[in-house]
Amino acid sequence: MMIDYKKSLNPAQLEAVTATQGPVLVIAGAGSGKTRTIVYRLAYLVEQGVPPENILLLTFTRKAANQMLTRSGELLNREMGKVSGGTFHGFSYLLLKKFSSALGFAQGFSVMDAADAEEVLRTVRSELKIGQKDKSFPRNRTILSYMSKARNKEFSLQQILEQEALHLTEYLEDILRLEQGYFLEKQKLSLLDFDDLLFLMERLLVEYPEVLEYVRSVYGYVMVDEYQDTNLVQARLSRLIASELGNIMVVGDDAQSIYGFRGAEVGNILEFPSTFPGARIIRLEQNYRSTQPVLDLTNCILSNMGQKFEKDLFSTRREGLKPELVKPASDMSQAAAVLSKVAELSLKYPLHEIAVLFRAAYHAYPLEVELNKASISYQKFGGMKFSEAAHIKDVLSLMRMVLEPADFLAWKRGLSLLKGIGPKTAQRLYQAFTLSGFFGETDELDKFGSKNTQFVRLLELLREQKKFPDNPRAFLLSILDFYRPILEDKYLEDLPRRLSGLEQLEQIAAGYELVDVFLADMILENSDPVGAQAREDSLVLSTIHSAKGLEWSAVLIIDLVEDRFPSRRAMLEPEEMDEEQRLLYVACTRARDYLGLFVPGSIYHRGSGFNQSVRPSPFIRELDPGLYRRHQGSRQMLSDNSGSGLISLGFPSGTAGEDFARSSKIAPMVPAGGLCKHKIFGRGKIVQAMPPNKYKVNFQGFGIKIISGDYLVFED
DNA sequence: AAAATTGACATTTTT
DNA sequence: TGTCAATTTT
Repeated sequence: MMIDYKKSLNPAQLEAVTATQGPVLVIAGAGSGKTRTIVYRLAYLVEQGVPPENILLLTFTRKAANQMLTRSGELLNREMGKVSGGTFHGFSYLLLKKFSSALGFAQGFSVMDAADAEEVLRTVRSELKIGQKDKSFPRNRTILSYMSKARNKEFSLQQILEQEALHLTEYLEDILRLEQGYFLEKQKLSLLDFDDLLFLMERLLVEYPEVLEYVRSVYGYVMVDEYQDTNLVQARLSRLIASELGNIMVVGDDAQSIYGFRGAEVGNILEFPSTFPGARIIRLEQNYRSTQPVLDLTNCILSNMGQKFEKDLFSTRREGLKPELVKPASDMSQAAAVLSKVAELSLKYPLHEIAVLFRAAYHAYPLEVELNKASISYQKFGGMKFSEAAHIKDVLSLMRMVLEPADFLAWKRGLSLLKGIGPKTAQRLYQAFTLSGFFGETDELDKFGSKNTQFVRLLELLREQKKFPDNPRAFLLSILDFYRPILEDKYLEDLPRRLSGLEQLEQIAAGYELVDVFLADMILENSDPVGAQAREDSLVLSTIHSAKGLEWSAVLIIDLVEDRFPSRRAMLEPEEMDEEQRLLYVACTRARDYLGLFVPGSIYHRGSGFNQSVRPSPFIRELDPGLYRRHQGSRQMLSDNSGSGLISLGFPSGTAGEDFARSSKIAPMVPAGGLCKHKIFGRGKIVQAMPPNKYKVNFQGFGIKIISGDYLVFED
């Protein structure tokens, strides 16, 4: 059965789908059916007789790639699994593996994640004795992040430090020595970090013309999604793979470029037409996602920023409510307000159609506390990655010891799990293994084993596993048998959470056929096939970066205040401010029907232990007030300055507060941060007492339903 | 040398 | 809050 493309697509989409020859640039505004276009194009190509394996689809996340392959598979009523795809990093990894010996890796190479890189740098640093006992010497992860930034932007480390961290230039010499040492150490141990994958890939294609020819002959059709977020190497790789005249389509939206911090170059998309002469430019401007009132607001944000490509989004959905502006008194009451809004929305939409978005992962903490209290299930995206949790890394290291026996970091980590083995012994043993061909017998190992039975068991286990490279789940399970007691000993505080993490890992492993593919995916992607199908009954919490490309019926954005959104750092740099604004644009354009903007009046500050009053985000202040409606609050909130009266608190007996209550039944008080100078009547319950003058309280009264968890500080 | 303890500190965003 | 590095103890 042929697909009726004309009927399913608008003219611009149709043009993009059928323009299969030569370079094509698609400027796809938010919600303009970008994914749909790519999906139909994949189907169209296959229908035209292009074998799926000759199509290369480069996307930002594996999740996005899978989604597109599945959907086009449904369209064609056949398996699309053979389309090659993934991230630039993932694709590079596969190709580099294939040619690793040509590149001089006799034993292959291993890929490091951020934590591994820190470990390597830590070793280098202590060997070189740099920055010891100097409290103001930057942390390893800080140094690594600047090193990575330098490589992504293709500047020298010195230039980056001068631009972004002038205060660190006093350590310049030491930092440069560390950079050199890190480089050598990676070489010595055959390790590649994420950035190396891309640069080495480029080297492979440039220095080995036959490889380039091979790649070009295999991938006759190339598509790159989210092109506005590619960096310089990625653009060069695109050109290398497709060649200037090749069949390449890139899709992107310069208004949604939000990875500048990682070296993304909006220039790539702006200059595509000159890099690929004769490129066709197609614009998708009709918005199918949001209602007109939501679109009016996002267009207003758009008009506040310098646009390069002209865009004028219009919606097919005229009806709908204006976005809502909600101003809770504090971040605690914001959490309560979000909860009640979610309760209201959940009458209309399933929970997984509602998303709460934020600038940084930790902004969601107070909300998470409240959600847990109310036992509302949620799923969080962004922030700490699953595969970076210590216990997951432990297990993966044990597995890598078998699959990548030359992987020093895996051995070091794996061996260090055993009692009595630390960094030094681990290194000594690793060397013994290298000499013995990894699993052979040697005197040294036997001698050590006689003192350490745990070690012998591990070795036996690993020797067995070597024979079963094709059952990741079974492999994992037997590793887990060994690891579980160690885990229980090591992390006895939050054991349940970690155990469930391991169960999740087991499910992920079950989805793979080969152990090495499983391991590679775990390092390279936020590969969560389990979490990918958003759980039906869960509210979605996500960083805006992780929300890219997704959409929900209702979107709530929290913490729209200065220093958080935009982040404090960004306020100093005009360029970064632009990126923050695009970030807000991305966030708002995720919404189909309801858009809620939450602007708390104060934020709890860990350092001081107080709530600090904050100004609304400048992006909110410059919005035309006609574009949103103010939330009709149910009366004054407690911590508003206007309240007046006295409060009598119900103290639980036996607490320090009881004494306090006895001595003064009616207390003059200010809520945390000293916002409120007036006295207020009400009823409350102490949740947590921090005598003599600070109490965490649940309030009830005065039209306030509940403000839980607000701090009170009693004046003397 | 390894393990346990203390103290300090810093918080974007991701492959 | 959790993490990292320097410390003391075993």
